[in-house]
Amino acid sequence: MRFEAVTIKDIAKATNLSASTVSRALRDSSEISEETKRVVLDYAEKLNYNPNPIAQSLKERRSRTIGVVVCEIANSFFSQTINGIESIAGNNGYNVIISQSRESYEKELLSLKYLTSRSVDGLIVTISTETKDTSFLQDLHRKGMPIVFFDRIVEEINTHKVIVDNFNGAYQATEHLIKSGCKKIALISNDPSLSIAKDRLAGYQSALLDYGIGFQDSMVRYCEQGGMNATEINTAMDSLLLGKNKPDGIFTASDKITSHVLRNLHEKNIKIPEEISLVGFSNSEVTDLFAPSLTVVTQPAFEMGELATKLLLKLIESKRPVTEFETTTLSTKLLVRKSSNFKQSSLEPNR
Amino acid sequence: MRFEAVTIKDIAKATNLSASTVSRALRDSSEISEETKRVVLDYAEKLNYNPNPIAQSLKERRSRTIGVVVCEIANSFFSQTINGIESIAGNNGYNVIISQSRESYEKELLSLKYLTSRSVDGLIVTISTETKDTSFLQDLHRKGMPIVFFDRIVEEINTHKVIVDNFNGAYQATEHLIKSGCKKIALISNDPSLSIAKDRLAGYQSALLDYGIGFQDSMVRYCEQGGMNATEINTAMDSLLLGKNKPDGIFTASDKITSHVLRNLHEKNIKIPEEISLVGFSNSEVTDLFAPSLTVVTQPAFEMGELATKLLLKLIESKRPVTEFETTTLSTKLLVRKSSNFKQSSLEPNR
DNA sequence: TTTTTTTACGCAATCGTTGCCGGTAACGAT
DNA sequence: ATCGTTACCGGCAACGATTGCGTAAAAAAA
Repeated sequence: MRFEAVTIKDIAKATNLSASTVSRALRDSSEISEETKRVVLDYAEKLNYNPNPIAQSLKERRSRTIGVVVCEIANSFFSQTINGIESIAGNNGYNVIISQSRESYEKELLSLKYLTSRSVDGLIVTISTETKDTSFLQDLHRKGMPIVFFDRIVEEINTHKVIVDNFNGAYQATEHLIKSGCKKIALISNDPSLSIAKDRLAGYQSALLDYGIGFQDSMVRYCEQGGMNATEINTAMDSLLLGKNKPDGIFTASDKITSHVLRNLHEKNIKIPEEISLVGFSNSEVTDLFAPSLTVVTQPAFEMGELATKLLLKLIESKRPVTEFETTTLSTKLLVRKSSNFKQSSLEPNR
Repeated sequence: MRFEAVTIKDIAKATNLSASTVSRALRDSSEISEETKRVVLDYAEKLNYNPNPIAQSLKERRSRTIGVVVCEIANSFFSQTINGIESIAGNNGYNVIISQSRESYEKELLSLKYLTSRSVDGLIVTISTETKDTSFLQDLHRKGMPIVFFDRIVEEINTHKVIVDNFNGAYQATEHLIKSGCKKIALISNDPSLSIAKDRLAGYQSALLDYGIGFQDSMVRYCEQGGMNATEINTAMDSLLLGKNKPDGIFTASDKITSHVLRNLHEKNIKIPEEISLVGFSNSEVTDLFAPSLTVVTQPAFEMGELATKLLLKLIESKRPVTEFETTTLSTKLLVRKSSNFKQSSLEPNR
């Protein structure tokens, strides 16, 4: 069964006008008499006429649609970002198509191909943890497809980017653990090829150094699949806890990793923060309800989505090729709760 | 800057053929010689040709797009459903546009108008808690727009529906509380106009009756905004706990409500389950990490999304108007954890 | 060789909308 | 009476892909 809509031709026939006149009347052109406009508008109203956006898209060679590629909708950070994207897009008459990579390079590529074949006017992308080869994105960019990256950006591609200050977020989290009395702080992070993983690692290292704690490679674990499966994280935890250098603090660098690590600690009956303190990146809205309530680094996800969309719309609607691009860096926020054993500390960085 | 794609005409010009021949060659028509097909396909491959779906949509009068209206993406239940929807839709070459009502009738109406004006081929809808007037949906349905409801269905509209057995889910939750020793069990639910709220209330009542506990209206609170703001729930909790009949068990009927209630109990320093047991509907994947770990009723959200999409595609692709509709009811699952004080119980229903 | 059939392709229309050009009245100016 | 303006509106073409119909050329049948 097909849903039949009213077209300009229907109105033209009914009002004994030509299609072009009806079109102009509907668009309130000055070439049409008030009289005719009224007739057309009344009739359009009565028949509940809506212009066919598909025909408009074909004519105008644009779809008023932007494509979004994220790793997973069911992740608070991304769903909050999408909310931000949709809010700006909606206000500007743009449509949003969301696609998920589920941290798979292959699915990401499929998503991108799908979206571009659907004639999106632009893309908002955060790459998967598996993605090493960005040549497809580079091709798209070279051919003039407007792209804005957020969160996991592609450094090689020169376009607008929206990120948070991952270095400082990680620095603050690590510093917080140190000030909470931790001496042996582990990092569990995403694949180090990701921009965010690099920055967070750097922040972690920097804090350790500033406070005179040496950085040890053995205290770091990378999750190549970004914590999509628990096994990967459990393995990391096992090797970390069974080592001779059992950590007294863990900094987890993503939403998924954070909750998996907490679950792992529960299973091992390890007391938090007495035995091990835990601080992690997370945008989940219920981390305050966790046992124990989690100290987290949160990102302004909604704002990131808004900003990315504004930048993308600027690219799309620009008359001439844009050559000046900006990277916007927002701030993270450290929410101190009970998973870290924080007391007033006199520790200061010795730099 | 516009992204220029290769069209059939480009191929036609380059191969010295007509557009129709190229089109037929690409679609592997038998009217075209193998020789010509090879030339065309090779060239299309080289230029990375993709048919313009907008032009196709205009011609075929279908957009291969389905619209989804949910209350909120950032809700685990809905994001899981969306995953199910996208998986089936993607496999069938369909596009998904997601829209959020944020539990507002007005936004829901806007979403629906937007989606239909974007020429979606069909809709998957769960209505907002505010929605009392479904005439717009009824109009759409009457005009032949394929619609499938899930979760919060519209009873008046005769079409495919996918729900869970809300009655039994609520019954089991309540029964579980009773068997955990609770005598005064409160219900905090969505607006009673919602189908799911009605069914869950009925299940709750039925369990109380079966176990010889009288149903009292004073033990029930409805959240008109579906828990979108904490205030509403905090008010409900205050009035519930300050009453003379302070509950020893609470059954919460939605994801959002469940976590807000837990937060409220934390703030009041009420021990769970010692003072009050808590069981709630929730599809969050981290309720096992809560303090205490939550006993929850979960729904097969992913499967619901898959099923709803399969049904919708059947409607869309049916040649003749469909008049036989089905309502599929899946089962909920009760996950017993520590927020309810469950021990082996000898209680049996006296019916 | 002539006629019929088959093969292989082009033309033109279509989907709904809109930009461009052109045309026709009406009216004031010359 | 003629010309130029202005106000209004219609026709055509195009966006890209598809398809019914027509037809030239080649192949097969007579």
